[in-house]
Amino acid sequence: MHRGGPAVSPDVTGAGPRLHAAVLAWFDDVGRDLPWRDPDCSPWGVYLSEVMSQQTPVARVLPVWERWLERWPTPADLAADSPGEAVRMWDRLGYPRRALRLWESAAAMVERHDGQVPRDHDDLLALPGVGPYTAAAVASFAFGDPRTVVDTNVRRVLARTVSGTQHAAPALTAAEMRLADASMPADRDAANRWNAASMELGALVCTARAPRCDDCPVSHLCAWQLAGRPEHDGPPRRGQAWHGTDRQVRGRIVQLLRESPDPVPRRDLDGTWPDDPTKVERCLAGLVEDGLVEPAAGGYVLPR
DNA sequence: AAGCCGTGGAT
DNA sequence: TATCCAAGGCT
Repeated sequence: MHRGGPAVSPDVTGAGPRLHAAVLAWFDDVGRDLPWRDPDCSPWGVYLSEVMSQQTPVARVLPVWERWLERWPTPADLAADSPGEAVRMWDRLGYPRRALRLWESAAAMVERHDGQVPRDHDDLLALPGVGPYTAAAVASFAFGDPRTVVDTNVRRVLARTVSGTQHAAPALTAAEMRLADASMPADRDAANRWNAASMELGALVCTARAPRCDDCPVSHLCAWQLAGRPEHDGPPRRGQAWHGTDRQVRGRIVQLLRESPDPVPRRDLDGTWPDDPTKVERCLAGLVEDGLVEPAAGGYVLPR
């Protein structure tokens, strides 16, 4: 947490301890008993939960996580199966390339880390599909190494409580990273709990759309609250288009292959976007390029 | 370093 | 119905 750079804000030093105490107490009280928070959960279980939760709500992750751990209790079990089965078991969590990278990372654990989830932060970061968030989260939650975990929840909680703005910046900035580092409790155990607790506060109370400030344990010291909860001021935040995009068509193609035990004939894929066969062709080529789909006798399949 | 990459619930 | 948004990562 002491990474150099200028002091972030006088408020952090002043409100920090009170912020920590209130959020940690709240977390002990109402934090969810998610199975990967069980002290007996394996690092592999924590690792799976973090990758599955990238851009996917916890409620949808839970049943898939249970099935994965039952079928593949260790990285070696997954690596011994086919990547296509990983994509199939991924079901509808979205962004199926994450399943592919999970399989690749399991293979890397077998090759380089004796079949274990690596404890070292840099080793974690080197795994496919693992970026700054996931590496820090696994280090902290699976191994008690208090790296600064910065996800969309933490960013929003700090933007409001400390910076006094409704939303965090569109993309993670260096200033935000410094703020998150400076906001970490000094005590190792408290830091690890803070990582989970600040995420949980953002997920349950300090939400993006309709924050439940009446139920917030730190509303009394929240800079945004004290400023009268000013509306976002700046360029409009842009959502991503969906209808008619390659993403939509790619999703339909992969869904068909997931649900079929046999190769899916090329002509059946045209139904995923009847208006424009060239779009289907382009998306299919992209999926093959990405390793999510393979040509086979009689059509296309998930990678074997 | 913006834009791409799925899916479905909530409002 | 349309829009927002969810424990990001990669190029």
